[in-house]
Order: sequence, then C-alpha cells, then structure tokens
Amino acid sequence: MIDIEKYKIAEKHMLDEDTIFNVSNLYKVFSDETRLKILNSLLSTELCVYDIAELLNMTHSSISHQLKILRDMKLVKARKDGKIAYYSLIDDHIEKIIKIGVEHINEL
Amino acid sequence: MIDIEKYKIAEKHMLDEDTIFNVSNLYKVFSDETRLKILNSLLSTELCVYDIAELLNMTHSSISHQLKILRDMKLVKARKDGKIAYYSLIDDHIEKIIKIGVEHINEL
DNA sequence: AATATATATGAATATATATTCATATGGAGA
DNA sequence: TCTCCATATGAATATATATTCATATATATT
Repeated sequence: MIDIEKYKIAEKHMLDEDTIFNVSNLYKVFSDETRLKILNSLLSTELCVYDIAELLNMTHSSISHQLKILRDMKLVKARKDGKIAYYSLIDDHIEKIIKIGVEHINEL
Repeated sequence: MIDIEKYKIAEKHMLDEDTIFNVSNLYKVFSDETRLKILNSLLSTELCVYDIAELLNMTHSSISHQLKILRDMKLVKARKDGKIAYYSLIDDHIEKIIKIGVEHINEL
C-alpha cells in the first residue's frame, strides 16, 4: 500500500462485482459499430430486419444475430406483422448514452 | 426495401462512419470490467498504479496495460511524484457514463 | 400444395484483445 | 555505484466475439 488515505477513499466507493459485470456488459453492446448503428437508426423510427440490413449495407444474417443480442439485453423489442419483424427501442437510456458518446468525441 | 418511409427517416438520422467508429471505441473502454473498475475508483480520488492493483487484486502489469489504453483514449492522466505515478480522470463524461449505466441496470 | 420471402439460428472461422511473463526504464536510498 | 522499487512495455497465449455460410422456420402468394 502506497497511499493509505487514497486507497481507503477509493475502497469505500468501489462498486460491487455484479454491478461492474452488468454495466460492462451494457457498454459492450455500444462498443460494436454494427449494434451502435442499429440502435442509432432505431432512435428515429421502428425498422424491419431487411431495411436495417439495406441501411447498413450488411447481410440479413449478421443484422439478425446482432438484433438477438440486443433483444437478450432488453434494449430492443420486435413487433411481428405477418412475416415482417419491426424492431424498436425498449429503453430510454439508449438515446442518452449515444448522445453523451457523441458529445464526448466532439469535444476532443 | 420494405418500408420506404421508415427507411428514409432512419437514413436521414444516420451518423457518419467516423462518429460511429469513435463512439464505439469510447464505449469499448467501458465494456471491460478492469477498466470500468479503474475509472470508477478514480472518480473518488487520484490513485497510483500500485494501489489500483491492490484495490482490484490484480497484477501491476495488467493495470499498467489498461492505464495505457485509458491514457491513449485521453480519459486519464498521470502526475509523476518521484517514481510514483498518480492517475486521475481527465474527462467529465466518465462520471455521467458510469452513472447512466448503473441507473440502467438497476431499473431492470 | 408448392414456392417465395423475411427472419432466425447453429457452427465454423477469423479477428480482436486481456492477461501473463519476461524484461526494461528510471528514480531513491544505502 | 549498486540495488531496490514503481511503473512501463513487448511478445505470447488464451479467450471472446462478429461475420459468414448453411439451414430452418414461418408467413404470404400463386
């Protein structure tokens, strides 16, 4: 131990392991360009898999895999209309998180 | 194209590739448990490498590697006092980002 | 019923990266 | 100067994961 006072202050403010795990997992979602593009596009409107794939110029499979991750993380939900699945955002924090990120990089 | 109207709305709101790249890189920092713990501990006080390693119960090498990433991302800075390097946060957004993350997972 | 279409998903591959180990650097004290 | 000590860093390894490819499912259309 080099600086006991500072160590103790920091120790007191430590987050528990579960919180760290969950928050890091949340930000893992935003750390992938494809998922970030999907989430950002869903800020403006609901979209189907096909159109997201066109919009991002990627395969449907790839988009579908990422949407599954977003569903599992409870960030998006799907509304089925016949064979079309319209995806939309569940969570209010998504917009805030993207905005703070953009704000941050614009200040560099 | 399945739903032209929605497609066009989303197309208009697309972020440019650079922004997506930079924001996803920013959140990649927060997606690792070790870096998240380091950043969170630095919210309360500056800390040296040795004490961070003790606090997180990890090797100095590992912490040092992660601190380099945080330095390169301009999120932390080091103040040298003799052979001791005291690290502190550069950026205001770090606190907001951690808080929104914690808020989000607490609401699930 | 048969076919086409939109989406979902399992497995494989390729790539990224966190940690470890070995070693280097640079300051403090004997 | 020699040697501890705190930190930094390069290389190797192990692990995680994004995309691709093949295939499955489910609805719509003929």
